[in-house]
Amino acid sequence: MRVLMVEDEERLAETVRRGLSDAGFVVEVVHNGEDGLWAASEHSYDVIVLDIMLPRVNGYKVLEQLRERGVWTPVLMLTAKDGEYDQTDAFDLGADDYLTKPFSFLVLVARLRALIRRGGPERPVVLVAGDLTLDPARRRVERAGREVTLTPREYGLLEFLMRHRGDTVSKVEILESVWDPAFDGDPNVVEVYIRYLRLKLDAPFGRRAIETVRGMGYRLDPDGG
Amino acid sequence: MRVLMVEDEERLAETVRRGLSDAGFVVEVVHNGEDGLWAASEHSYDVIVLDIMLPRVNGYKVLEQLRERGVWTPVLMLTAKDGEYDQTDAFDLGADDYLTKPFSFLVLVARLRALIRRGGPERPVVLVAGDLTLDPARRRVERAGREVTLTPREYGLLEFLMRHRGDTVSKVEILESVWDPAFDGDPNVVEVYIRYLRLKLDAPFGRRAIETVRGMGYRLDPDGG
DNA sequence: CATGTCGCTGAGAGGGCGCTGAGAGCCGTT
DNA sequence: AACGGCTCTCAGCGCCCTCTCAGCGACATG
Repeated sequence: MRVLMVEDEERLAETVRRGLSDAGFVVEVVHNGEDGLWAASEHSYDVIVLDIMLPRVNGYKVLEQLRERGVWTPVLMLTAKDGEYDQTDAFDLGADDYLTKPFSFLVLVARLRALIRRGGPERPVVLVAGDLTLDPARRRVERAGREVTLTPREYGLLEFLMRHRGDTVSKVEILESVWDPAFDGDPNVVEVYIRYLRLKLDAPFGRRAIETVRGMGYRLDPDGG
Repeated sequence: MRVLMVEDEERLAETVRRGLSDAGFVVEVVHNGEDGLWAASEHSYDVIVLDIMLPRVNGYKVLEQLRERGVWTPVLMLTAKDGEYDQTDAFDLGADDYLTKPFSFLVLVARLRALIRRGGPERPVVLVAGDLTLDPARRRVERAGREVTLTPREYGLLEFLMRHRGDTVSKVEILESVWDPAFDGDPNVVEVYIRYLRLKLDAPFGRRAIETVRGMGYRLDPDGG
């Protein structure tokens, strides 16, 4: 069982890491939200232990970003008793369980096992918009039954649009979710990648799935064009 | 915090009522849609828990009626897992959140708190005026079920009018809110854009939603013309 | 009916936004 | 070292949106 632990307090992290290893888990530890986000997006874990108070990107944001990106790994949050965020917030954000610091190590292991057994929150199996389908698990995109090959960036953009299909999303929103929360380049990249998607998705099929909402952003047609 | 619960299963209703009371809510329970509609219209609540399957008037209709009457209290819907209405429907109808039965009581409390915190009565999910609807999140405008495409300026103007529907708003007020507080051009722009809206919203449908109040300003008919 | 005011309308200039093609930088592969 | 794929930048272009303006019509006064 693979566990990702996102925790900035080095001593605590090391103690827990050892304990979990002894309990049979394969543990990876990162020390800030940014690394946590990256690791959780890039690799596959059975469960994530996420501290709320983190440098750079806080646990709050990490979880939000993960769900946005379609990462449905169960998350157990660590909250400080007197912290600015309380238990309610952890659940609000879609955390699957939480523990208040200081916590018993035995309880942590028990909760992790429970989370793994129970599985993640209900995740959408495939995203659909008209004759356009995207399977996050297999990372496959099809239009009208024919597979379309996308680069990672193109895929990320399309997945984001499909998770918000029908909504108008601004270029800045897209940049923050598909590129990087700290991206500060030219929003024109989005236009360029929208074009790439259109060339691959729309042009060969004579239909337009991605609409431009001038002055606002883009919108994926729920009916697939 | 005042909660109205519309739920016909007596035992479930009683259990939840007790729990919410313990959690510090003031709870009122009614057992059918008709009573729910009446209570929600007559009294003021911070949030409404609304079952979909109800005797007499179903939750579906109750919500529709409430929004029609201008009651924008946040609503959390309870849906049966295998019911004829699914999650999509709940959101489509303007529900602010939903839970599938059976649900965790802790999650219910968390969601209610989240709703109360984030959604005030002044921020409806969808703006409605007769057969005219505007969805700020999706940036979508419909009249009589048909989508109408608006430019950013037109959209901003219509949103302002809809948020003040029934009120007469002066051109200066409009300029300050929709254009720029420091705008110093000719108020005639407003007339021009009112015209654009009428061409797109009224002309094709043979009805007049936006009235001119000579010497005063404009007024959006609450009944949509 | 005459007059002035207010709102409506059609046309048009200007600018901003999004689209596009080309290419540079980077990385992994051969 | 050479190549190809991916990402991102850049600058030019075209169109749509925005706003102005002037003439006209409608409505409230005397």
